Amino acid sequence: MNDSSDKLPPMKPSGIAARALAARGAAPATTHAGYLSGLNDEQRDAVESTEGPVLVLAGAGTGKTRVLTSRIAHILATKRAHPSQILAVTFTNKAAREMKHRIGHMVGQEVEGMPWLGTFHSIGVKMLRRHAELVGLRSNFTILDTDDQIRLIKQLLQAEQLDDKRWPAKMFASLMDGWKNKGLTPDQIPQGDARAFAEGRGRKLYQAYQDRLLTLNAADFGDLLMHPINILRNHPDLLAEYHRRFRYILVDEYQDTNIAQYLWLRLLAQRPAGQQPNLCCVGDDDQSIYGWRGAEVDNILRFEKDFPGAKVIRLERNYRSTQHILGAAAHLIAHNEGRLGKTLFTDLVDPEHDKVAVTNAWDSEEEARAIGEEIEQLQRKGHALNDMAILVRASFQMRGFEDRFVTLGLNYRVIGGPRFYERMEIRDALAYFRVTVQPADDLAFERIVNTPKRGLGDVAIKLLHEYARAKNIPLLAAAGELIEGEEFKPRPRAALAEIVHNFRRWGEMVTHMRHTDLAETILEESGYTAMWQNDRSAEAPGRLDNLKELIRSMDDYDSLPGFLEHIALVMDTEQNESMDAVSIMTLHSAKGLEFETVFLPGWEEGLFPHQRSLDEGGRSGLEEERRLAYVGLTRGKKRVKIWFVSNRRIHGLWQSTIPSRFLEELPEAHVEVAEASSSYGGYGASRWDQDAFSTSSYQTPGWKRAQAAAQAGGYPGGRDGRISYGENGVSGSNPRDNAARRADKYINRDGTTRNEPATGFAGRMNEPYVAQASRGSNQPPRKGAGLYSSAIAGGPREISGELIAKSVAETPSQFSEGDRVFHLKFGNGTVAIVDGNKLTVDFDKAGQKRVLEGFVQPI
DNA sequence: GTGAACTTCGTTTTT
DNA sequence: CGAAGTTCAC
Repeated sequence: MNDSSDKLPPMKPSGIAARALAARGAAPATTHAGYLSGLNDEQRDAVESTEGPVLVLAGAGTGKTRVLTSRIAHILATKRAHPSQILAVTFTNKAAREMKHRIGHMVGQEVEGMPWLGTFHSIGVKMLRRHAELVGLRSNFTILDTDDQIRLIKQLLQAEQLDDKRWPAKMFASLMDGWKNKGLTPDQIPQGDARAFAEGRGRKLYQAYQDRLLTLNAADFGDLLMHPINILRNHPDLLAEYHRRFRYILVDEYQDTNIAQYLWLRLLAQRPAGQQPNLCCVGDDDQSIYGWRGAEVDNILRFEKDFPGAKVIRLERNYRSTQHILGAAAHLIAHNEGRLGKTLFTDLVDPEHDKVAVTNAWDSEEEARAIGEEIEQLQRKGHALNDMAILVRASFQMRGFEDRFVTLGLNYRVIGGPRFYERMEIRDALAYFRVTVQPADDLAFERIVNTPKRGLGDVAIKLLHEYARAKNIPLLAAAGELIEGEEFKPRPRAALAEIVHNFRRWGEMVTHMRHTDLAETILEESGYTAMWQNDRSAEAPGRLDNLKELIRSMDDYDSLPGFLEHIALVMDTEQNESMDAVSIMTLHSAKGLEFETVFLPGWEEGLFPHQRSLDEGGRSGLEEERRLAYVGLTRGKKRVKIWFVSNRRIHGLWQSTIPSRFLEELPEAHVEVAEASSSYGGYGASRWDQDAFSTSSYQTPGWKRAQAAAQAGGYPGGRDGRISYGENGVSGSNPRDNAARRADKYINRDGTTRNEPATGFAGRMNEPYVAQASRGSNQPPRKGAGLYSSAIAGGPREISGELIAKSVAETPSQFSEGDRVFHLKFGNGTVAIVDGNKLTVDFDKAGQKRVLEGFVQPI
């Protein structure tokens, strides 16, 4: 358990990136040619196969980034190309930064000279600024953020007199996003899509939106790729120029590319017949988790067809995880179809290594307590908190952990969440700067005309709009003219006049004042700083800090316009990684990271796999969820601890839950089903514990709320968290005796077998797959109330060697068809179908429902 | 035009 | 249950 390699590295790493770097076994690369040493055969092959199309299938932890950076270093060192002749694209700024940094290390200096290493978007902007006039923009166009975008759409919808309840702006935004992800201009969208929104006005609105962007001299994120695609398509001379320029093209995370990105790449990688591009795409189809935002796994699956004769290199030697972790992950992901197929292996085999642990907790609070306890135990053994992470499926899960860690005084850090630039105060401040630099930036102007409150509401804005539209001038200019007239009442007119004059003054200062000072002046004189100073809310001080931080960060740029240009794309800021803290984040944001110990809570049906993925994505939705699970598992280096709870509060109501099907897909050989720490009282008592049953008020009338709240407050495990659950928690019965008893297997349409009826999961909208009976309680069922007291449900397995089969005794249900039963919420009914511990009951009044048998009594 | 009551709805997120 | 957005009375 406590193997020596667990000890802290001699040098204290400063951050996640640094740790990741060190951990990937990056050779010191002190000499300039050192980039080749320490590579395994496949990695070396990937680095040296510089000519022609190459697809590198890099499994988790196989040194993907290392290959990419070494390859670039190799191209440079062998003088195959100048830095400016290499196009290297990533998805995130972080990845781009890390690559720059590491190449710099290898080559011996910072690679300032790689102008075309960056994100799809930053490279798109670069191209677009060069040729902006070809699509009707000026090269100083603004990049809209999502807020601006929504506001603009709202205006358009209003102009169309559309009911914004029925046709929300956000819906149209995501629709348009989808089109742009596919590289479709308004005239190219399919007929069906065009009709989909607002009774056939989709296309027209899209066109109107694009027109409006042009007049605003603005582009949204989708345009940053759309426009370049159209430019390259329509201007062969330019395309040829880029073909000559980019002698080598590299793409990171190819499995995440969407259609637009694919089209863009394909244009750039196009070569005359008989020639092949020097294109290297690196990715892992098993880690494709962004299908929901337009990523096409198909791009990577199709690579060999797109580029006949492509060389495919598999990186399967894993340098990160123990054999148990890899074994579990491999077995799980094998349940997906349509993979390119890789099997990770490692030499890290040690009988001392922990198996992947699966543990059950009664409810989410106990889950947080138990994980907190485990973290403290590890900490006492000398493990750094920085080496531990909790990876959740959905961000609402984070809260429980945060609450728990606060009471424990355990340092934690939430990764993800609203990013710095997305915060309201930052966007407001930026809007002030934008208008200062570009008085025609209507969207920015609108954002802050009445922030802080100046008494300029809808009426005033509307007037401004009408005037501006009539004269075809920007809003600020319209304001400038209107304050001379009598259109406004005195008070709004004065307010408007002040803004107009302020912006004029600030605009003049841009040239002779230091930009950081000017920024401070603007926020000061506009009353924006004062607004937060007078705000008594808890967040206000933090917001002021953020504003300070914003101004401080402007120091890194040499002018206000320069700063704004950058901030639109590179808007993330570093987290303070100096303190030792447990990381809490979603599985999505964990991709690419690694930790000694990884906790994976919440493996329950409905949450993980998420019900919505199942409902909306069907089989492929499930497979993407499975890939997420795979990503989660493969983040762990030494220890992976999976948890699932029997009861979870969803939308404020306690619901009993069923273990994730992914648990059943784990191999027995690498996984152990752990008992929850004894201090939590072990597993539940008999399901028929009368007291427990009657106290778990599944249906609490409104008048009982206060009472319930009081009970909840006294619910064991408050501050201390070490209290056992008391009388209900003790029982002589073996926890597993209460396992779900599923006898029958069900055959899916695809021929695989499952232990659940397929209908339980598919086709049910907006309703997590939980026992009906358990819904409607605002109090957690007490432990021992006996739902899913077992560690894991299971039955005979089809795939051999999978988890649990042996650990659960098969007990037939005590009910059979035709039995009369009573249910607290639904009343009396007749059992129609018995499915293990799940019953389908025809209730006399409530109709047919599926319930867990623990919730009904025989009558 | 603004704050307070009321309704709605509930993944994942980068740029 | 709680956040976010919306409506409604001053």
